[in-house]
Amino acid sequence: MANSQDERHDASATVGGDWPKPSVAVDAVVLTTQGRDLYVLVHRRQAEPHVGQLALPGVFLLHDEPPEDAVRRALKVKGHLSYDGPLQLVSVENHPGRDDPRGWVITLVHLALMPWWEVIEATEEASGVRLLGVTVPWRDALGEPVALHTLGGESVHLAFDHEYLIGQAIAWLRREIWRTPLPLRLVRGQFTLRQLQDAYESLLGEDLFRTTFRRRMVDTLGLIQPTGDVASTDPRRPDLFRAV
Amino acid sequence: MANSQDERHDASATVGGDWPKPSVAVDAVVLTTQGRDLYVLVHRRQAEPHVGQLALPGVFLLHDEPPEDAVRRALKVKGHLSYDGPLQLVSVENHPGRDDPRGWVITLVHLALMPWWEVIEATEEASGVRLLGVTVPWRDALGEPVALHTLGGESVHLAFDHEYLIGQAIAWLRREIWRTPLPLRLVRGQFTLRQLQDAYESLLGEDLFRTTFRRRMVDTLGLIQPTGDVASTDPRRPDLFRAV
DNA sequence: ATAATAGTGTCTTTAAGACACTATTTT
DNA sequence: AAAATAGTGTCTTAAAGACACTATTAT
Repeated sequence: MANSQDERHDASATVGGDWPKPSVAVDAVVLTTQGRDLYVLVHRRQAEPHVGQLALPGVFLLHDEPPEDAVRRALKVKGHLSYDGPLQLVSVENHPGRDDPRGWVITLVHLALMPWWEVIEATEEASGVRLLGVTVPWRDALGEPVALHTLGGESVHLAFDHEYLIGQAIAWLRREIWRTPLPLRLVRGQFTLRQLQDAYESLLGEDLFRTTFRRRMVDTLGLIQPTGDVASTDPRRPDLFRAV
Repeated sequence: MANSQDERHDASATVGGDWPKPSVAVDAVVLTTQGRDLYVLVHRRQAEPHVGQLALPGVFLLHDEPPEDAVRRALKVKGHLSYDGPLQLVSVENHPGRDDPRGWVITLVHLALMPWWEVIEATEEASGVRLLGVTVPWRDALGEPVALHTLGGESVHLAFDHEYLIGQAIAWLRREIWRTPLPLRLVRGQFTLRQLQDAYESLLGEDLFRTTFRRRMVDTLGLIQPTGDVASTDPRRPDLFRAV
């Protein structure tokens, strides 16, 4: 009887079969930081379900479309920004009852980090796109939902289970933060160590020791190097760094 | 025009829509060790495509079936063993042209580690199930295919891109090996440090320092503790340990 | 002058790398 | 006695944690 199930299953798995298949979606968690604050990009939905609610940019996969292409398409179409940086798959969400009336949906959750000014550009020229402040009400959890608020400070909720998906992305980032150069995407070009440390502290939700952070980034991990210049806008003339 | 694509997309995403969807499959990479050797569980396919070839146990998702349930079903149906231990999602494979004539298939690759004797039981009572020796021809790669051979030593190949999937699973395990208790699944019950170190070395494909390994497992990571007994079958009467 | 903070040096602690020595038991 | 190897102790090195001191500049 084990074999009968085997046969039935494989027999139905032919080209053009009409057996039930899940819809496969991608959602993009685009995080950005400003000082010590963490923000996520959302858009206002213009189609059912959950019309009018805020949600992460996401689309269903088109035929033979690689997931990463779909994520970039979602960012273009729903977030009004073109992103060609790295994308990190952080979670595959399935559990039925994900608050989605469109039936069986599997979501591939992707993470991208962008500098504040690049995201601001997109939100300024498109009305349905905005940033929400992120508060992480846990530490070291494997993935709990986060709390979101407008730039004005009012608490808001997203459609579907998207607050949970953001939690998954942040949990992944906190686990991997010292093994990935991804946070450097938040401070492109030249930057001071303080700016970079603020970005890391925003992602981690905790303070880092200044001297340890410098040693780790420059010596231990070797992710950045001084350019030789100093930031003339700052009274203390701190060293400027760049990636690699 | 961005919005038109948005609308068309969401409009088609209704229950019962007949737009193209991928088939979603799960494949199980079951690894086991014997001494310093690494083995993977495969079965001989009894249905198209690739009838008669060896392949990883895998099935397509049934309606609303969680991926982990599907993996356990694949192991039951194709591997003739019931596994209730942890399953680790290690990779989401998509790229078209995955040597699968059934069209657009996305595979969720899962990893499980089992003690040698438990796998042997399954292979002995089912004719289509067997173990293959694994040789990893790379180090620190993000995922290259592995080389496989029968217990007799002849080189063999698997259907689809399954040698690559095994490489993905091993690459994940090597990255995460000191941050997961998963390798302890290879030596359930009571075991000597040498047995456990052999298991770790099989997975890593490199030698570990005996004293460092003991310190790390017992003190630093605290994954195992001595039972107080010694193995009376071994001349040196080594200490016995158990997990946690 | 004072406050603020960047750069830098150093001491301590933790854990890994490397090695040596002893103990036990089979051959 | 010799071989093999488990248990254990110690020295060194790498990197993090913690702290202190100096330098610079706005106020």
